[in-house]
Amino acid sequence: MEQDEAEMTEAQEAARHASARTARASALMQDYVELIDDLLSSTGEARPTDIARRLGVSHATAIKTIARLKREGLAHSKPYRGVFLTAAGHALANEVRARHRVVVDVLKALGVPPEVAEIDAEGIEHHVSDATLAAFEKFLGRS
Amino acid sequence: MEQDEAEMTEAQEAARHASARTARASALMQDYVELIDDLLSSTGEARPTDIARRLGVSHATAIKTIARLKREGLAHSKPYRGVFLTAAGHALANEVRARHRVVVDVLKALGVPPEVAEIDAEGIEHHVSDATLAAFEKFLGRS
DNA sequence: CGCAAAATGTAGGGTAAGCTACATTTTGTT
DNA sequence: AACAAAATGTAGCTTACCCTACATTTTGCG
Ligand SMILES: [Mn+2]
Ligand SMILES: [Mn+2]
Ligand SMILES: [Mn+2]
Ligand SMILES: [Mn+2]
Repeated sequence: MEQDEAEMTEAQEAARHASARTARASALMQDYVELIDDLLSSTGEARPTDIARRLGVSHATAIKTIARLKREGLAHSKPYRGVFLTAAGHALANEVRARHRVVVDVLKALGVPPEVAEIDAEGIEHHVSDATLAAFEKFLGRS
Repeated sequence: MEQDEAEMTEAQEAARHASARTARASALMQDYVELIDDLLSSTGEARPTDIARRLGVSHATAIKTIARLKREGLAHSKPYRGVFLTAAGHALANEVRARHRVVVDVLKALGVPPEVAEIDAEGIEHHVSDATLAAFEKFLGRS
């Protein structure tokens, strides 16, 4: 019996790490759609150069990642014409933005300095499950 | 002046994403040293097969990552003889384990179900800065 | 001991994400 | 309109991390 439990724990541990790997793999897509949506809202256009600068990567890297966004049905664009989000991309951006805000607010509520909260949230947000998000919202009194 | 502020915000945003990328890059090393330290403590040896199984990856992948640990001065091993941690590796393992526990405890304190807390913490832990860790500890009343 | 099973290691391949360098197109300013 | 600057796109390279398949070594047992 302890053997079964030990095996379960081992499998659960493996599953935990697998979850973390999956979250890590989608983190980049999430940050891109959130940023593109921000740019579209605030300036009406999302240009590769601006995206690259805001993410701190080269424009070549941004263009390649945008190609992946398109492949995954989250964005579309014509050469030299800026990037736009599909309905799926826009929906994802909204989810991601909400999560980002809740994470920042929880960190600040726990006494983390605002600038630090922003920095840490940028990574943490991608690992917050729906259940944890719900708990966070409840904790913040927005249930 | 608003121009300067806008530029600063842009640079800060880029720095934020750069931080997240750095954390992502060291996440794997952290999980490995923590696990290796656990195995050494509990069973006296850390074999590639066990590491692989507990992480949910193939043993070939584990062996290659162990090679990286060695390259980075965190571990050492002789062929067919199991893996050991250097002083640096051991120190990192202790830091990482402490962080892991604090994150889990904070999540649980916020009402996240224990199993979910374990899953999410596996990813979140790598993005918790020292300042945030300190805030978490204070919040838990272990200041 | 000797052999089979388990563990370990190696080879080779795929995708993702980053970079620099260079080519092309568009934009903006005389 | 012409030219320079900016933006965009392409090519080619690197590193990380995952895999399967196969080779080798060690371990455990009859
Ligand atoms: Mn992020
Ligand atoms: Mn974000
Ligand atoms: Mn982890
Ligand atoms: Mn951990």
